[in-house]
Amino acid sequence: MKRRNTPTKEAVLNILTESGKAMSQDAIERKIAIDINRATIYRVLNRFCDDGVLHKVVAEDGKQYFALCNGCDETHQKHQHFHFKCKVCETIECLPSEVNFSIPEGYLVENVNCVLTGVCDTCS
Amino acid sequence: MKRRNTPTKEAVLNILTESGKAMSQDAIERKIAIDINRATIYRVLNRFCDDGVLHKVVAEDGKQYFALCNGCDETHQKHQHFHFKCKVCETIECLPSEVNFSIPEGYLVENVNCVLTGVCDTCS
DNA sequence: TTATAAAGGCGACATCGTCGCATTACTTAG
DNA sequence: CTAAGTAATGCGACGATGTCGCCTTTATAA
Ligand SMILES: [Mn+2]
Ligand SMILES: [Mn+2]
Ligand SMILES: [Zn+2]
Ligand SMILES: [Zn+2]
Repeated sequence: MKRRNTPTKEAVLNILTESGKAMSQDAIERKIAIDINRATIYRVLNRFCDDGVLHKVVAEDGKQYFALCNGCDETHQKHQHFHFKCKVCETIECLPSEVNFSIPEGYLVENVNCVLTGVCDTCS
Repeated sequence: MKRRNTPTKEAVLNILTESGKAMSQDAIERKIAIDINRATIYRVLNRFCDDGVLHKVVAEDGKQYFALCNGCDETHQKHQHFHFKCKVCETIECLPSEVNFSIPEGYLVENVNCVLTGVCDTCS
C-alpha cells in the first residue's frame, strides 16, 4: 500500500497548511480551488491521519476536524493537547497546553479528545 | 415554561440513575421499558440539561452522551471533569479527574468536552 | 509502453439530531 | 370536579455527516 502523489492530496494539504487551523471536510471543500468529491476528501484526510501527517479532533458539534501534526507525539500516536473552538468564528486551533489526567487503576488510555469551546481573542 | 411530571421523564431519569454512566439516546431507548419516541427522548434529555440535571458529552464517535450531574459545577455551565469511553463495552463514565488547562490571553472558555478512549478495568 | 494497484467519482446508505405540526395529557384556576 | 391553557408527545420529515461498494481513472515502476 504505497502512497501516490495526487493533486488532491497536495491541494488538501496546502489548504490545511495555509489555514494553520483544524478544518472540517466541508470547510476544506469550500476553500479548495479544484473540485473534489466529498468521499475523496474524507479518504485523503483519513489516509493522512493514518500516516501521522494529520490528527483528528471531534468537536461538540459532533463533526470531525483535521489539523496538521506539528510536534505531535508520534511514538505514542496520541495528540495530548487541548483544542479550542471559537463559537463566533467557528475556527478550531491546537493549543500548546498539554492534557494531564489521572485515571483509575487498570484503565488504559489510547486516545485523547479535548476541546474547549468559547470565544477567541480576536472575536472578544 | 413550567415543567410537568411525565412518565417519560421519570423513566429516562431512572435509566440514567441505575446505569450510573453516560448514555446515548439509542442506548436509553433500548434499555427503557416503555416505548418512547426518539425525538421525545432527545427533548427530555435536552430539557434535563437545561435544568442542570444532566450534562452532555460528545465522544469521538460524534454522538451525544448524557450523564447525571453529580457534584458538577454549581453554575451548571461547566462540567470540567474527564470522561472515559471504553471501546470494548462502549460505556462512558465520568472520571473524578478534573480538567486543568492554561489558555492564551483574551480567550474565554465557556464549555469543556474531554473524553479519553481506551479499555476500562473490567474489560482489560 | 504497459501492467498493477492506488486513488477518485458517483451513488447509495445508515446514523444522528432537530423541527413542524397535530394530538395528548398534566396542571391549575374556577 | 371540571374545563381551559399549555407543556409534552408522536409522527413524519429533513439536513448533515461519514462511510462503503463499484467502476473508472491515473500514478508509478517494471
Ligand atoms: Mn491538535
Ligand atoms: Mn460527566
Ligand atoms: Zn473566534
Ligand atoms: Zn469496558
